[in-house]
Amino acid sequence: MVTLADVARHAGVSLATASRTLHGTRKVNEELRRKVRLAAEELGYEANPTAQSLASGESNIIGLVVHDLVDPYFAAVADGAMAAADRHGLIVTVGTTRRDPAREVALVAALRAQRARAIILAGSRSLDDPPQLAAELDRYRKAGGRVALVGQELPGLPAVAPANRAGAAALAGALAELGEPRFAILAGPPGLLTARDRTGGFAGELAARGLPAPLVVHGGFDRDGGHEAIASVAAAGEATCVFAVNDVMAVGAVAGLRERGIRVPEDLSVAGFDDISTLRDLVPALTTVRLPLAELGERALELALGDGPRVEEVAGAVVLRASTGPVR
Amino acid sequence: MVTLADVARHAGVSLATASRTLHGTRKVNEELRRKVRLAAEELGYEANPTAQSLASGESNIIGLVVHDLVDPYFAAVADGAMAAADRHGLIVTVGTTRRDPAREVALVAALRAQRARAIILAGSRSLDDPPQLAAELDRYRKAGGRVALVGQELPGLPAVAPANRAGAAALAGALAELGEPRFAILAGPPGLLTARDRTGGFAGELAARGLPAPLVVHGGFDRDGGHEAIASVAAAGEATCVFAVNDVMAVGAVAGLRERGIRVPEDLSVAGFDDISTLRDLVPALTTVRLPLAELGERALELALGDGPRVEEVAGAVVLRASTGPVR
DNA sequence: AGCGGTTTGGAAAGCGCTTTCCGTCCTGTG
DNA sequence: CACAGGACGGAAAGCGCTTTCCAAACCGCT
Repeated sequence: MVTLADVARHAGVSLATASRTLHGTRKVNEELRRKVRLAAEELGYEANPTAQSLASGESNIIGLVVHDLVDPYFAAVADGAMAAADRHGLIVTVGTTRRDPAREVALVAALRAQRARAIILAGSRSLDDPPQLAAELDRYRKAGGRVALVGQELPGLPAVAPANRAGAAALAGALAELGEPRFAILAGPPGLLTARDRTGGFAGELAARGLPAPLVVHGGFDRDGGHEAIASVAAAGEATCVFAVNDVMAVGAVAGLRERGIRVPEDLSVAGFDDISTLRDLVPALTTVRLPLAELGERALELALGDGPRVEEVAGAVVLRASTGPVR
Repeated sequence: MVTLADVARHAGVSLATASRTLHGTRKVNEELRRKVRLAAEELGYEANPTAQSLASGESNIIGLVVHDLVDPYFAAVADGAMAAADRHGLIVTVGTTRRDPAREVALVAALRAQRARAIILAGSRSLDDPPQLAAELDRYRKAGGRVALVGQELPGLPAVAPANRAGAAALAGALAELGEPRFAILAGPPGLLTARDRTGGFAGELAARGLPAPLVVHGGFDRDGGHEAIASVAAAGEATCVFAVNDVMAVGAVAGLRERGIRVPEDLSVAGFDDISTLRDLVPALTTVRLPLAELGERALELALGDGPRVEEVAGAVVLRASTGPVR
């Protein structure tokens, strides 16, 4: 392995000059710079980031924490964050919590130990988040780490937050305009903030329009959660339209309905949230609220790198498709 | 930040003893060990991986290189690899090539500079892979790095390779048994080895059975590739059954057929490869060859960590579903 | 010519660990 | 009882960089 010392020797200059040339930290005589660059080139020198990190006290590593990489939502966010990191010459390490809050805390701790330059937390916050998470994040920030959240804000931290309430409300409005009279909501886990906001926004708009309160069924935030929860809705047999708080759940719901011989949208309309692109070829195509997922990731990274606890709100756009069909 | 020196001082022992206690590198008196551990506990010591890596010359970082994290195939493989890495206490950094061979080379180079413990290359190899890739991998291995490939072997390197030929052949056999008379293959990019193997395996089995040679249409390896390529098949109007060399392409094909009013499987059967779980709720459900995706990732990691250029073959299982319907 | 002030190169002190090397002490043996 | 040999603690030498801190050189000025 070629070290900087080799380069310096080869160029006939000091270690300091070599380092300064390669970084532009301080002015270096043009002649010497030329020599250093030539030497580096000839020897095929490549800096050792580990040593750089140790010496300078800061790494070029970004920590990205997601719940589940197989969930296309997180995959898309991660993809965006990685693209942005790439532009900054930063490296991304990904950790998955598998929806275990304790693991999330452990990941943040590990990233702090690693001296990660910044941490992006993309799992959405929950009412029953352990207090250790906030404590651990605090510790990390005190040590100079930067943090940004995706999908849900936390007091005092930068975040890029989709307009969950507004998006869900707009969706409810659009569906009401379509003439749907009775709604149900597959609301996900009771404590999950994103799920709560979407449920609340949707229900709020219905109330504002004087429509009957929706049937709210809780369950998992994933495909199987939607698949299970839809059972209650089907059993009640009241609703004409179901809103699942995310697309993946909506897919599970549609599958559950199909198993019961309930047609979508003829017998029951279904809408989701997120507009996952992998799911766009589903039939019937899902009515949903489009979120610029990759952009969420990108902006979170920029936010983490920048300063100030800014919260950026990202709007969603209602997209009406076949799953909510024409009015009955 | 608490350093090991702090711990040693607090415990009244030397740096060496502290280090040895925490690592079990050498026998240390029980009494001293107790003191060290206590001191570490009291001070809330956490090792600095950067320093460890610099001093020992090896990091706890695994580099995972994929083409596209949003593609559920890669997401699943990545997930498996990360789970396995987690068990080993290793950290995973993910890089996406965006299907650009040059970026792949650059990523490997960056990971070598980072002194990554191992690199897992999950993008499948292509005939037009730049020779620099092999060179760069070689350099990395010479520097003590370990490599494992997923999905496609490369001479001299450990790999976990799905039985693409055998799987595709088995699928062809199953479809032939169903009575399909005329086939087409959405074969992906001409140079991509995985695509070639699957195409070859499928066509080979047809030939072995004395069936007419399939119409082979090349195109992209993703959803849009399948969507475009199916146009030619539809135009020819010959085939009764289309084999797309991966599920994502098959989904694109199904979408393309739907746009043309061609029913699946009534008018044309469609089969894929991989058995992507995110797509399981698609209608009609896709006939495919199931691959244990997460397991591929896990085994690749173990392979990279172990030694010897072993190549592990992973079998696929034909899964007949509605997209190939009953025989016509 | 003499002097403060500014550049700019180099020596060297770390960054926080691991690991070699050395010395001491303890053991068992002839 | 002397001595070879094994255990085990500590000093210290790095790992490959960055970044002070110094010193030399040079500037413009009185």
